[in-house]
Amino acid sequence: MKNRLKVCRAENNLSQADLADRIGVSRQTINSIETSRYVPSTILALKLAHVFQKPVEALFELDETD
Amino acid sequence: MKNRLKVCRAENNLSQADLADRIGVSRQTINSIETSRYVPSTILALKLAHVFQKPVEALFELDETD
DNA sequence: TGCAATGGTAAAGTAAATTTTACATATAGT
DNA sequence: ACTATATGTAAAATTTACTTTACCATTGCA
Repeated sequence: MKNRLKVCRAENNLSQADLADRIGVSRQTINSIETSRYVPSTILALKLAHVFQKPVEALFELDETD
Repeated sequence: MKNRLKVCRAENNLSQADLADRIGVSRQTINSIETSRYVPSTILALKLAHVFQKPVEALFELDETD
């Protein structure tokens, strides 16, 4: 699964730590999602989409491996 | 988190087993998501959204507990 | 009445998400 | 040169997702 978190963070001028605080997870969780070390839960995806005011599909996209 | 899976299945006339087959998970996984026994991964949410041709937000919605 | 399909759920096991702590690196500002 | 900030990552621990097997109840149909 691809993600656009890093770009969205840049657009909103948020650090990984900022974003983590906003949605109540650790900084490493954000980093791990960004670097595709693991796939977030749907709750996290919805929270991230809410922060960036975009649909989940604008943040996460299935790829061939999924 | 609330979900509208059962209704969407009904609209598309799919059994839990049908839907499970379509996205490559067990029937119990679908049942457990529907009955909120656990929160699916973002990959599953995207796959479900794809099957029903709806945005993730039309299938899953954050509630107060999230 | 018997049977197939559907849905709910439980237990045990495996895989994966998430936290905490910790360390390393790069960069920018003082 | 020092400090602060941001990022990447690793290991261990804990929690949760997901699979497999299995059983029960309901409904509709032969």
